Order: sequence, then structure tokens, then C-alpha cells
Amino acid sequence: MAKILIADDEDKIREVVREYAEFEGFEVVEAKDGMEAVEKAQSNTFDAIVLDIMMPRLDGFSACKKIKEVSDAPVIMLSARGEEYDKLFGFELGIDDYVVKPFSPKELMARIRVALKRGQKSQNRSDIFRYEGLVINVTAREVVIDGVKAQMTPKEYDLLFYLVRNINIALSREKLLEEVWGYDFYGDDRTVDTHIKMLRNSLGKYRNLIVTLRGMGYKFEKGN
Amino acid sequence: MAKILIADDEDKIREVVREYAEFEGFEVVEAKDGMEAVEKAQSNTFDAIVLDIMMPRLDGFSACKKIKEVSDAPVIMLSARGEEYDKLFGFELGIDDYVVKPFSPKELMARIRVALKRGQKSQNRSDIFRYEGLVINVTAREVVIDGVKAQMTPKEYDLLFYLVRNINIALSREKLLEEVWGYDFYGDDRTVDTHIKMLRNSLGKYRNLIVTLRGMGYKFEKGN
DNA sequence: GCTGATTTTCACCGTTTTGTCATAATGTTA
DNA sequence: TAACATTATGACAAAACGGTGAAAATCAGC
Repeated sequence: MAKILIADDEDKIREVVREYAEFEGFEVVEAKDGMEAVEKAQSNTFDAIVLDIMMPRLDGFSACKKIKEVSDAPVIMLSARGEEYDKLFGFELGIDDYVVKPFSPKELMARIRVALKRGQKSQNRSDIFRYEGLVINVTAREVVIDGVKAQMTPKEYDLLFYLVRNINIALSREKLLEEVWGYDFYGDDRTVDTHIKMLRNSLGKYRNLIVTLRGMGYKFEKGN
Repeated sequence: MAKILIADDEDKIREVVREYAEFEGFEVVEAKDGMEAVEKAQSNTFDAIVLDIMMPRLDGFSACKKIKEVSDAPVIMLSARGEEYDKLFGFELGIDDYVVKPFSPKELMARIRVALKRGQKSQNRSDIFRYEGLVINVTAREVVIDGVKAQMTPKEYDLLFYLVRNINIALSREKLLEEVWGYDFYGDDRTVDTHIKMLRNSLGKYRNLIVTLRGMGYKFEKGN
């Protein structure tokens, strides 16, 4: 589960955030001021960081800047609707989002969840592909079709996973041979066709997610 | 500059957003309800889309879902702090951000700017050519005309992509034959003409983006 | 080394694509 | 405007292409 850092000098706020966050299933670490936040963030194990702006020892902006040097976790700022309010919109510090005080804990949680999701999207290049009843889990090397685990040959998996990892990208037969079969494969282009055929059969009603690009190759395409 | 779509049934809101957005240098298109928003979004030329939730004919959630089918522009929702407020947090619709009414236009602009920035990072813009309702995606080997995927022959794609990659550059028939057909093609110059003809037909109302340079060759020209 | 599973090659075949050419249309120049 | 040069277009036969099934080759476990 996700681990988040909450930095605020008001005990009450930390307490409320912790309560809600743990209810959401997050692991929570607290910091009482900017310095402490920076120190704890050094470990770089957080999935998201919530910083109050007005804090003793080191303010939220400065803390954010320091933290961004070592971590790429999303940072959400807590701001009072006051003088620093405008500063937020510079977003030069790499702030990912902000919540205005007084805030609803529910909203903060929502924003944390969104920030986490966003991070995953850009990083984990969609390790799991879902489309209707089709689930392709690349790391688990597993394909589930309408609730039934699909039984495929190794090459089919390799080919499918490569296609999915390069979703919406046109791939020539040469490229596929090189990437899936290996650079040392000296065989017929048409081998790819045969495996595409088998893969399509294995995919059943989802066969048309693999699109033929005539004169070019193939492409895995997110269905419409 | 970025082009944004603002959909809200209240004239006053659209007016204010337009004013601020144009001040920011954005090109603004308005929609009075969800239906209109979806229709206008079909052109797929927007860099960001702002949707009110409560709208006649089609609500913001449904509109968002429809729009996400054809466009990958970030969607920012406008919500009243009320009953639909919680729904936002599902974020299953692919909502990128939201702003709670009554909002400060400044904040909305900031969020739009952030959404745009985020979008640029994840996509490789250079490979995608957009002009009005025409989207040419070279890596996906896909051409979308007013929301409809175009069906072209391999040579048409190759020729089009080469022209687009050399936008605003005059290309002789010899050059085109060498680059698109290959150096080992020993055929008639006029072959190019025929393929330009077919390509123009495939491009429909965008046919005149391909300009004939009499006595010289052809050129793909970004319309003004 | 036997056996069954997997991978690769290959040729057939219906379709699509392509290059050429004759003719029409359009632009250019005197 | 006439004469010429260049480009657009439609038609069509040849070539290219991809889906497929089957056979051959290879591999893996025993």
C-alpha cells in the first residue's frame, strides 16, 4: 500500500489526516516542520507527500524544493487562503496539487489518490492492460479472458506482452522479430504472421485488438 | 498556442473563463451543453477541455466519457460542492482534475496550465500533426479525420508521413521517389502524381494541405 | 531417444495495392 | 487567345500482401 508523509505543525491537522489516510489504507508518517519533512523524505520511500506551507524552521515551499531534489514523489501543498495563495500557481517548485485550508479530509484523500494514480501512469507504463473482460498482466505473465485464465505458448505471451507494452505504436515485422525473437534470429518474416494468427485465436473475441497494418506490420490498439 | 474547450450552460461562466483564458493566450471554443461539447471535441484539436457537471442534454460525466473515447486531451471538471461532489473522486472516467464552484478564474487557469504541461510530458508531440480536425499520428500509423479513422493504403501512409515530416518543404518527384519508394525504384515520375491524387482523396476536405508546385513537385503546407 | 508441444517454414488463394498509360483539365507564356 | 507544358484523373492488368492450414523442424521433459 502507499506510504505518505504529512508535514504540518498543528497536531490536530496531522491527527485528522492520519486518521483518514489510515482508513484509506495508507501508511502514514508525520513531520512537525519543514526540516523534519525534508529529513524524512530523504529516505525516498514515500509515494506522496503533503506539506503545509506555513511551518516553523523551514516553510513548505523551501521544503518542497529540497525534497524534489531527491524524490519524485508527488507533493500536495496545504495553503491558507492568504498571501502565499498566488505563489502556488507558479508551480515552478514542482508542486503537483494543493488544497486550501480549511479543507475537507475527504477532498485531500481524493487528491492524494489522484496524485498517486498519476504517478503510476507515467512511470509504470501500464503494466496491467484492461479492456472489458480482458486483463493482461505483464509482470505476472498472465492473461485473463472474461474471468478465465488463458493458456498460451511462451512465444504467444512474449509477443502479446511486447505488443501491449507498445500499445498504439506501429511495429514492423522486423522490429518484432528483433525485439521478441532476438537480434540473432535469422528467419522468415512470415513467422510473425503465424504467431499473430495463433495469438489472435487465443484472444478469442478480443482478437481484433491486434490490428494489421498492411504493408507495415502490426499494432496493439486500445479498443474503441 | 493551446486551444481549450469550455462547456457550461451559464453564459456568465463561459464569458469569464473565455476572458481569462484569452488573456493567457489560449484559443477558446465554447459549448452550451454536454452534447455540444462532445460534438466539438470530436474534432480532436483541443489541448484541454473544461466541463461543467450540471449541464442540459448531457451531463459532464457522460460527456467526459464520450470525449475520452476519441480524444486524449486532459479534462477538468467544474463541480458545485453538492451531491455529485463525491462522484468526482471515483476518477474512473479519466478526469484529470476538478475545480469546485465557485472558483477563482485564476485557479482554473493554473490548473489548465498544469494539465497542459502534464500532457506534453507524457506524449511525444513531435510525432503528431494536428490541424483543425485532422490528426496525423506517425508512430501509431494512424490518420483521423474529423473524429473518423481514415483508411489508407500503405503507400498513402508512407507518402503522407514523409510529406508531413517535411512540412513546408518543397519536394521534387525525384526526391519523393527516392525517399518513399526507395532508391532502387526505377519507375515513372508520374507515379507520384497518381499517389498524390489518391492521398488527396483520402484526406477529404483537407486535400489542399498538399500543394502542387508546378514544374517542381509537391509540398505539405500548414494552413493559415 | 521417445513423445508431445511448440516453433518455423512455406505455398495456396482471395484481396488489395500499385504502376502505367491514355485522356482530360489546368496553368503558363507569347 | 492559341499553343504548349504540366498536372489531374480514371481504368486496368500485374504485382504484392496477409490469412491460413499443413507439414517439417525443433525443443523439452522424461
